[in-house]
Amino acid sequence: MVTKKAPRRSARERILEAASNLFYQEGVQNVGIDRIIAESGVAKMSLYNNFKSKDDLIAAYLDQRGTEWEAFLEAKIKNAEAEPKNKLLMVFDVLAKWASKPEFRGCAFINSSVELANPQHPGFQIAVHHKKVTLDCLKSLANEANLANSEVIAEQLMILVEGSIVMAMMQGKPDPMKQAKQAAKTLIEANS
Amino acid sequence: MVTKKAPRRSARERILEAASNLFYQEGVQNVGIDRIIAESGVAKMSLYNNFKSKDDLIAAYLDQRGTEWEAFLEAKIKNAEAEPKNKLLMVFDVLAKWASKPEFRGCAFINSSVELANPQHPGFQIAVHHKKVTLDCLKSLANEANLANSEVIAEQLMILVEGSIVMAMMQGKPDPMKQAKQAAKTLIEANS
DNA sequence: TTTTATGTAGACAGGTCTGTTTATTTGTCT
DNA sequence: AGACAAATAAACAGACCTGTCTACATAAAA
Repeated sequence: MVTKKAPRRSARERILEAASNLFYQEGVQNVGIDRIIAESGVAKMSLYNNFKSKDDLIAAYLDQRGTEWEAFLEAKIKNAEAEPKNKLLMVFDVLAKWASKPEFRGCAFINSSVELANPQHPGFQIAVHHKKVTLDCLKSLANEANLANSEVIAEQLMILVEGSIVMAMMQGKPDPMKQAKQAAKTLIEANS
Repeated sequence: MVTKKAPRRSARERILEAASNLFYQEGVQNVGIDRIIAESGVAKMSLYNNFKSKDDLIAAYLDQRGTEWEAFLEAKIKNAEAEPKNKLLMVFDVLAKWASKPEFRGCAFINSSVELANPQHPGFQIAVHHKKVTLDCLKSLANEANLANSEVIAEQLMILVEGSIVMAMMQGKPDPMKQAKQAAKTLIEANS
């Protein structure tokens, strides 16, 4: 029997996966390099050969999260078979499902921005970038739905998104997403 | 001339003031004990005589912030001379003014909860408590305004509050408060 | 087989952090 | 003046953190 050895994933991949879980779960400041190399089963030098510093790894972590999130958004919402208005509301269902998971700890971009504290930090800027992409997604959906003031509505919905994520994080419950969805419905109705 | 020596504020007060500024501005994890004692001009032992640990100081910082914020809310909104509905909208004017200040860095309670990461941490629980008090304030205002579903509306407005604070923090601009106020107006109208 | 790139293991330097200890000083009340 | 409480200064322990260094192992490509 020819057991093809499962091609061991590269050190970089394993580091990013471990970093992603640990950074999200406990915060970028609360997780040290040593934890990451232990979790990924990689030598410290492999980390520093792939990333020039911890800050660099943080930036890579956030960029990867952003890319994944945007692909998810594209597949789950933009390409969904639903009326444009309902696509906007589906966003809050997605959030509710996410916030129900035990590992939910809020938004990686918000959390990292808070922890880094410095808007000049590459990680902070990457976080801001992915927020902008998400907002643009809402804008295009609002436009597709032929809402009056589609840009303004999209920004209002974005506020509901951010607010419900933060509240769910602090309460440890997904309830705010329900309220946010209801509010979104009202805002959309008022502009139809 | 009898120059009455200005009664030097107690070590505790000076520590709390320095901690409050530094913790808010740079984050509770990014500021060390040494920074605080240097800024407050106090001996390290004075800090540890007044607070049993850094975590204890963080909790005291958050509790003080909460008390101040609630007094401010009481004075500026609850006791304002305005129609109940307008009081609810005034909240967003207050936020806009706050977010315009150069030292604005988001909400101390949200930020600290993110940094502490652990819901069991006393600071986290104090932060959650003060969020609840703020929400209760919105509920009483919504009730005073005779809104249908006043509780639900208050929760929706709270989401707008949290969302706009977070977005303003990340963008470094107070614009989201304007959008949030507009959304609040729509939500209130729809339930009048 | 030789070369080249990649990964491993572990020690280590240098810095920072929280919290403690000790000895001294200041100020207030009686 | 004397006593007691509060604050100061500075050194120190012990842990932890990032990043570097060196020497060795593995594996695929030339």
